[in-house]
Amino acid sequence: MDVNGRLCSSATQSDEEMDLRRGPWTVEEDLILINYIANHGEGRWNSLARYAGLKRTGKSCRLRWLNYLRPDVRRGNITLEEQLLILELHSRWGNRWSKIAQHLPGRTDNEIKNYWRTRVQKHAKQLQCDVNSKRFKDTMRLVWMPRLVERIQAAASASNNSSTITTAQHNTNNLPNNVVTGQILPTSRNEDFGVVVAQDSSSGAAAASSDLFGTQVVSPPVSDLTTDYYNFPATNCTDGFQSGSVQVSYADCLTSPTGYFNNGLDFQAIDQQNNNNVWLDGTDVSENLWNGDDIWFLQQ
DNA sequence: AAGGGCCTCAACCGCGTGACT
DNA sequence: TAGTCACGCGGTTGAGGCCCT
Repeated sequence: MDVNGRLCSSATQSDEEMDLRRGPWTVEEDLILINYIANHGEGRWNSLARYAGLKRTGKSCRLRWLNYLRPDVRRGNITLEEQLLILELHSRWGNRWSKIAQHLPGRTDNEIKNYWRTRVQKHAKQLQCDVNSKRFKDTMRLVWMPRLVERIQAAASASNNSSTITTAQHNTNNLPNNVVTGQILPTSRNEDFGVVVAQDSSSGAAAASSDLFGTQVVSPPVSDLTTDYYNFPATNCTDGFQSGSVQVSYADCLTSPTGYFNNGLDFQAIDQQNNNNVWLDGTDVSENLWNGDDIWFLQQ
């Protein structure tokens, strides 16, 4: 049993004896921790907690620092690009949250894990299939991820030509035989929602869009796509990412992990009902849209 | 306005592993 | 080699906020 286990094995007694605090951190505690680390650095968390005068376990201090107080922690919604990367990396590594987090600068394993559980697993449940099942993984890989790509490209188009509403074109070259792109989304939806640019040309603000499953997301400028998240140094791409140069293009990165995505991949876009995800009749379009298509796919 | 249900996410827990003695 | 300590990871929990009725 390790130190934590030992603490836990007599947690009540130890906590009472040492007057250890649990639960949410106060501002004062945060400041103490920040100041202590600023002066002494990280590490040796148990002694750090003791010397800093925090009535917390070292474990608690470490978690608070790494997941919340660290200056480079990236706050805010998971972007479309990050969603895609999470799906992609999870398909390869499973629940290796810390490993996945290493490829999402500023995101913590805890945050990614929470995202997966609250968003992805929820939809697996709605589809009545296990999140680890082949069916769900196929749906993710062949339906959801292409849609994300498509939406990201739509956002890119929007930023490049913000006054134009573009209709994305199919590229069926590398699709499996059993996937018919024309059926991924019913035509009527395409006609109605084609690729609807979420970004307002006059505002220059980040595009507000729904995430993969319809949750509202504020996407960063599209430049993030090829500069931040896929700008892996070659040495960091030893596990499958193709990185012939330091600057890895988005499409290039999509090519290698599953071998599925290809350059120029361009599916029909899904809706970008940018403000409230409300379909024309007032129902929640995102849930219906995804579930309908996903059910369709699962039936194939 | 109230309350009940749902969702999110910060925090905790248990366990595995590596370093050190 | 065994015991101890420290750290990190993945799973789980629960408080609080939000939404719907």
